[in-house]
Amino acid sequence: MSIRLVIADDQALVRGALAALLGLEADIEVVAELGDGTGVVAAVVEHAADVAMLDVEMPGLDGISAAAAVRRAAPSCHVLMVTTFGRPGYLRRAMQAGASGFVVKDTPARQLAEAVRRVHQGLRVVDPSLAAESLMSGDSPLTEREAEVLKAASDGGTVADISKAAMLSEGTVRNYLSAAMAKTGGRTRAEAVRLAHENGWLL
Amino acid sequence: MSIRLVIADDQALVRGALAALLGLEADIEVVAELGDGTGVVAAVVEHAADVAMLDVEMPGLDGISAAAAVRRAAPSCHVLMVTTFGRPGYLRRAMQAGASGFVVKDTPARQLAEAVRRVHQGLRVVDPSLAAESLMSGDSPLTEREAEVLKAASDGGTVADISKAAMLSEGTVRNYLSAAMAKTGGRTRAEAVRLAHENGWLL
DNA sequence: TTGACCGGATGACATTTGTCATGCTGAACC
DNA sequence: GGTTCAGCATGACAAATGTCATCCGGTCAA
Repeated sequence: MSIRLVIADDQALVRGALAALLGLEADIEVVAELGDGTGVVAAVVEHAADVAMLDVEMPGLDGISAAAAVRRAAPSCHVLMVTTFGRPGYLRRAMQAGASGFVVKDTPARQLAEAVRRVHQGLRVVDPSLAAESLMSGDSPLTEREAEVLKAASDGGTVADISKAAMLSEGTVRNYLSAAMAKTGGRTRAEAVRLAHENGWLL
Repeated sequence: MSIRLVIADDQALVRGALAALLGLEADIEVVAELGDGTGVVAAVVEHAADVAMLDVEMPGLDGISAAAAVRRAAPSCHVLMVTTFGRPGYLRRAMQAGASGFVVKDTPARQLAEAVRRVHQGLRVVDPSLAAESLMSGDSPLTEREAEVLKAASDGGTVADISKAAMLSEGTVRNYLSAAMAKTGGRTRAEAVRLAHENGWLL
């Protein structure tokens, strides 16, 4: 009885490579490939998938939200997150969302297949290089509003734009940005955005 | 006589997928795979490569600089640029650096092989979806110094930091940033950085 | 109950940033 | 030659940003 696998990744080439590599394994069967997060739950249900392999960064529904949705809709399907960059914060968030495993994309093919098998068995799989970093950086120090405002600032808009979008006074927005800057260690809002993003505190 | 191909891409999975897909073609032989741009010229010379397939965004030496270096050191080797995102500005810059072709990564495998063949024959290959955009956005409107200062600002430092790094007065730095904001259409320096980056005007 | 504490929210104030007018150099073009 | 224009460079000034003290409502422990 082979493992029924659903793969979602927005880069077609990577998706194809993953499907091809894992499809070669005798005990793994790729039953669906998706280019974004929106159809993941439907595909998992339709194909009675055992494992869903999801990219963190995807258009539509992001991988972490998709992971949570899959766990809710199909508890028997385990989730393995795959990502390009090892943003430490993502790991913890993914685990909290119900993911069983977390690996970076350039893991050797053999180990990827092994990760799929372990996840299928209900074991947890974490890329060792990420685990150490994750413990270092820990949880996001940002409060909900701080993260929200910082995210709204990430496309470079002015305080006026952000305050309108978030229904807050400009002073409040400045204060949140100030707090976010202090917590990230950045000296400007742009630096704070970059640092928070690198730590996976935004999504 | 098969086409001798060198592949350079920092994402191991993509690199492997490209090598595997193109290696299947009867008339293409992958003679070297690199994870960054620094060793490209040496690899091209050593293996007497006919075509070099380079990612634009790589650690070490970026793809466009690497393309120029290859053309200088081995004029008989044609360069095919491959990129994840279709930043319009990259296309023109790559062509000016001597590249013969430019395609996005999720082009179907069959077309990638065809692109390699065309480039090998000395023909030019441009992803059609990019060509239109490229003509729209045209050349970078930024002057050398403007781009330099904007790039220095891209990690979120203050004007004081930038002025020290660029050996300019703070007023001058502000002026360049102001000009860059006007030319990109951004209302803050952060937005200008983002827009310039999206257009491929920074590298 | 009280007090301590945290997250949310706000306005006043100093600092930084963005805009503008100006001067300078060198290349291109009558 | 002279003139025109683009890019480089700078400082003065107005506008936006970042900092700070403060207040409010809820939660948790003593």
